[in-house]
Amino acid sequence: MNSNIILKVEKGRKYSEFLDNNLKRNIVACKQKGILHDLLDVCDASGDAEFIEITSEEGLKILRHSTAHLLANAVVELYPDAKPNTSNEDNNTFYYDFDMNPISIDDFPAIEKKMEEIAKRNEPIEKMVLDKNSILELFKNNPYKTDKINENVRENESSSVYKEGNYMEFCRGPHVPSTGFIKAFKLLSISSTNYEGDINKQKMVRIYGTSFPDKKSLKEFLLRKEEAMKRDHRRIGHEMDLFIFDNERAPGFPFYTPNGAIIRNELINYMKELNEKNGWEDVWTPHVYKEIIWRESGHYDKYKNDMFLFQLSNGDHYGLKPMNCPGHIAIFQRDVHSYREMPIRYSEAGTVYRYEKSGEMGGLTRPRVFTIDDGHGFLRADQISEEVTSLLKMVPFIFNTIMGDSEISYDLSTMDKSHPENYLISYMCLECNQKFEMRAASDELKCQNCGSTSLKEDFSMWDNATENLKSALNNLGLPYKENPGDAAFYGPKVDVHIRDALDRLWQVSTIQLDFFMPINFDLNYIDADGQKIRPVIIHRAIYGSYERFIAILLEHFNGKLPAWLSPVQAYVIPVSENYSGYAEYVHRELGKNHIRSRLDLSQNTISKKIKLIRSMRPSYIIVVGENEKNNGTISVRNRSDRTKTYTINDFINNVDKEIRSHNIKQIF
RNA sequence: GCCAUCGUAGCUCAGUUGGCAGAGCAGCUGAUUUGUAAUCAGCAGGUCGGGGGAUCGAACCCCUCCGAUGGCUCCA
Repeated sequence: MNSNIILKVEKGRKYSEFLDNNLKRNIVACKQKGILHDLLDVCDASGDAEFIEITSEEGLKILRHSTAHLLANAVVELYPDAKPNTSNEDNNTFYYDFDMNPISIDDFPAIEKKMEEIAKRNEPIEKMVLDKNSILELFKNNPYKTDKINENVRENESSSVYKEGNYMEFCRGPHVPSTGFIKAFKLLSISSTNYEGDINKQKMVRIYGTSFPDKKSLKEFLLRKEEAMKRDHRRIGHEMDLFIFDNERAPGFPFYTPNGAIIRNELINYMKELNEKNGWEDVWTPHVYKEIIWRESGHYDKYKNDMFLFQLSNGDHYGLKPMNCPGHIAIFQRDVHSYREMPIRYSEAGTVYRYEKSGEMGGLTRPRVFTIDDGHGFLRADQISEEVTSLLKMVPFIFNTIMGDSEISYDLSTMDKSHPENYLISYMCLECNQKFEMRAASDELKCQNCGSTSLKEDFSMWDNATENLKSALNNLGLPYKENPGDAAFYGPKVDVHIRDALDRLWQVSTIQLDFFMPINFDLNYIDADGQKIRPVIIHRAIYGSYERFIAILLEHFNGKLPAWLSPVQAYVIPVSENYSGYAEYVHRELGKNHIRSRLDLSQNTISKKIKLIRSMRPSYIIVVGENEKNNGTISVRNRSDRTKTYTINDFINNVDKEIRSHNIKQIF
């Protein structure tokens, strides 16, 4: 997708001077030494420069950024009281926030028309470099812009302002050279937000839109969006009768119907198989615990408002588990462990309950109860690398098997050392030399032994854990992105994302190192010298949650799951009642051979039966009538609506192979 | 939790300025005996999300609670 062009540029000349007319049409900016420039900027050094094509990833981002400005330009022309705040672009779309009276999508045509008009004028988008005071003067009527200017520009420094006709924008750029580059855009939706995401601050109108270099790719994008809507797992789940929500009696809690339970169980069984192969032992832990365990683990402190906590009539406090680790830890604690037993790995399809706020729920992707393919490994420090490597090998194996060759990306989430208060870390007291662990804001920090406030942070555990994750990723040759500040409060982690058929990224697996839960629960094992040593805990989930993963699969496959996961693998329908007997025989034969079969003995015509059955997305629809009965065959219709005749045995053998090999391809 | 939109039969949805609650599909009964995306007819199905209010009169207007959707915030 990166079609950018490298050209030699000379210091003192404008970037645009190096482009011929042909190139000028498709080049929107220039990058030199990693810094993006407008085409009208003057080069400050001779050498190679990368000219950004409008169709490249960076080019599209610039186009969308400029389209957001075009939107703001149109909005202030139509609504002079509107005060633009900021824009952002991501994932094919952009948005712009305005302080203005609420509008609705009915107002979009007028705004789009105005944008169209400004685009047609082909206004140059000019950069002006001004000193801070002049910029503040320009935006004195817009408090959001003045905030931004004060945040980003130091006294006596200058910064850039872009001029587009009468419209001015405080912005770093770069931008497309003129509004004429903006040829295919559409406003998509509207929502409300608060200034700086703070609910106590000014309410804002957020307008979403998208922009493409040409009409054709815009149209394709809109079609894909529509397709994604049709593939919503809630809709498919309803059509295939997989799960329900009883909103009055259990909001946010999915119920699996018989069909849905089949998918869930197949996934659980498959994980069980892989866990066994990789040395993970199955355990089972309770769903309800006394509150004390959540205080020990530290979850209570941080998440008590998001937990289901309750009190019995005798005054005892209990809570539903929001995490499985304390349960696994309790099992680990049942006995003294030798260094020879390590690593000890417990896994469980562990169901957890979290009180998600009402507005945060959504189908199976964000329910209040979900089941994690959870695992906790208790390791010696010298076993970390090997264990992480073993898990990182499971990840592509599983997703490539289930979803076909999939694009998998890895993120390494590390701590942000400038905010130690967000993490549980070690401190050394400079007065009494006591080492202890805590998570606290700097003004609450004091030595647990002597009360001194002269403490030194010790990041060595974090650094060690992070290095282990990095080396495992590097050794397997997996490219990864580092996200400082995204670590869990107890340790760094690797998160895994997969891309689905509609080009969307989903977070699935997570592998987290934890040096602190062992401290909280005072865990240890006995080493060769008879000393007590702290183990390291590794938390892992490969699918993530079954609920979420089922949602991903349904949308990825449009409900047409691989046969091994299909609730209905064969749907048998007789041409008329006269062949019910043969249909029943076929159905029984399939069942005997562990193929999930259904039988339709209704009086509907065969066309109508197929019409109704299709929404169930069975792997195969089997039609039988006179011919089949006479020859002992079946007429099989696959998911691409092609039909083929098989003998019953042939079909069973082929489908059995398809199911057992977890094949994503059908037998024909 | 915040903002916006919404809640009518098992499902998908009509219901005009407030004036007798509708359709299609599914279900049941009967006729039809069907060859690959809807055969015909009949029957049944509802406290219009719950509660309160203004009105002669409310699915429709007002208040409130519950829930859903799209965003925001959050996501161990």
